[in-house]
Amino acid sequence: MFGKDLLVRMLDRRDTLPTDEIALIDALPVRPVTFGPDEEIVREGSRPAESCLVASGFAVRNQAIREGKRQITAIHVPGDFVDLHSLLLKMMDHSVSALGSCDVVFIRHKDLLTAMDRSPHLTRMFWLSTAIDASIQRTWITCLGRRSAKQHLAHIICELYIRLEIVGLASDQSFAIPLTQAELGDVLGLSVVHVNRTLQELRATDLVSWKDRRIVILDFERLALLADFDATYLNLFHEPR
Amino acid sequence: MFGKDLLVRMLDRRDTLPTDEIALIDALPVRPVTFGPDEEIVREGSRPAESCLVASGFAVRNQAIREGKRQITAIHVPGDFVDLHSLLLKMMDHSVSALGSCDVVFIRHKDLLTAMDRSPHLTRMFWLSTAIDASIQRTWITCLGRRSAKQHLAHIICELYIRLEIVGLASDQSFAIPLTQAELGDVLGLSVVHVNRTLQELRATDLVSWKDRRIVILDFERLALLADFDATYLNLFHEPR
DNA sequence: CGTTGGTTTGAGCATCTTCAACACATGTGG
DNA sequence: CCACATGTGTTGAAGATGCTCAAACCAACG
Repeated sequence: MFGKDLLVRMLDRRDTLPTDEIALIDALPVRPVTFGPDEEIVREGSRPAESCLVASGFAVRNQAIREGKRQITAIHVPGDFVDLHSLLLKMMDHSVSALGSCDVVFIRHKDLLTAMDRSPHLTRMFWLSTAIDASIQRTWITCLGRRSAKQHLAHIICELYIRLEIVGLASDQSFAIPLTQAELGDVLGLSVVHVNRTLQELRATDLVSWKDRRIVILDFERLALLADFDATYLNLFHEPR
Repeated sequence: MFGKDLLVRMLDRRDTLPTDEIALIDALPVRPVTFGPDEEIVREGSRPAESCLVASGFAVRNQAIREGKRQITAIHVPGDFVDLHSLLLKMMDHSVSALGSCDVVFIRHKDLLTAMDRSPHLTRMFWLSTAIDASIQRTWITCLGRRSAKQHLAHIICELYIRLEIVGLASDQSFAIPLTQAELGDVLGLSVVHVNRTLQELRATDLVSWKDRRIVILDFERLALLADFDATYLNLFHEPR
């Protein structure tokens, strides 16, 4: 297991993975590590020789800026190949850290390259995983630039629900995520105070409940309508790539 | 030519392209098309069978939202493989349009796949090009979320200068770009009025001049300091990938 | 039982938006 | 050549959105 099953599930949702490619993934040697809340998984400025995959829990990408401020540029759920792009980019321009307790497995670039040499299609599936990340990032840009705080918050809740559902971690309009309001502020580009007030607005209109690190979507349709949420960017189509 | 020379230059800045890979790129059949200002190059919701490369001029990615608002999620300069990711993502969740007059060439996915089958390293170089785009997008997220309008504007000017310099379209702290203040607002997530006032602040402190579609950076060092600009995310390192 | 991390509230202020008008250059048709 | 429309840049004023600071609240935990 070690999260590789979830990776397969995530990719198989988009295109059938032939058994020989699943075998290649299964055969990849892993180095599992557990990180505690807020611990750094990959350091900014480092040059990793391996990429990491989330097995359980959540990881975030941080871009630190002056005066202790930071922006979270991605939230990664189990099955996500967090820093697969370090295979190509070499130098990390941001850090990756755990959100709550997080199990990850590290896979050497060398081994990834060997597996990809055997299968051009597997290469494309890995590339696809980074392309979906990029697609999500474009949507985040639009949320940050042109949507209100309330819409943005609603949008991210819809997105997380769908992404978690794919890997079996969300159902019945509900999922668990250890995200504090301060961290949510770093995702939305807002202050803690404003996150709190925006959250209250969503609660007041009976759209979501958010308690004890568990989010319940009370009315997905209305929430998606408010957020102007369209799941196209998550690429939930199963087709040859 | 047809912009492929610039693509090679852009990639060769990051890793030496062996002559056989350059030959593979040269041999790719192209379909050149010229687009007028604001014309749509790739339509949202379409399923392209080819990807496009900017040969001259500029292209932007648009994400349209309700009530005629839009967000520009990327600015592409000559040599950029704008929608290479459609090779994997299939369905376009955003559109690409010309900024001013723009020459692009379309390259069939089929031909790209054939070329990549011959060279895993070339595949990685194309993948790298999308990974750099993603890296830029992460930085835009941080600019939108955590930097002031003034810093953000300064940041994008620094970025454009460096990216254009790589392909030989900027020198002496100056470059041309046909960007109106309204379009700049769609990049920065600001209203036209505020763009205008922010631009005036930069002019008032003698950091940049912006007239007749030409930007002159009067003091790069001070501008970069203000913007908190660090070029790491542009991956200007030449190394084996 | 006090400490700690997270949430909530109020008040004043800064940033940015909207609306409305004007300035200025370019291009068009009469 | 003038009259007029169009696109872009600029300005002022009022109002909305979101920030900062400061304090209180609350549950979990040693």
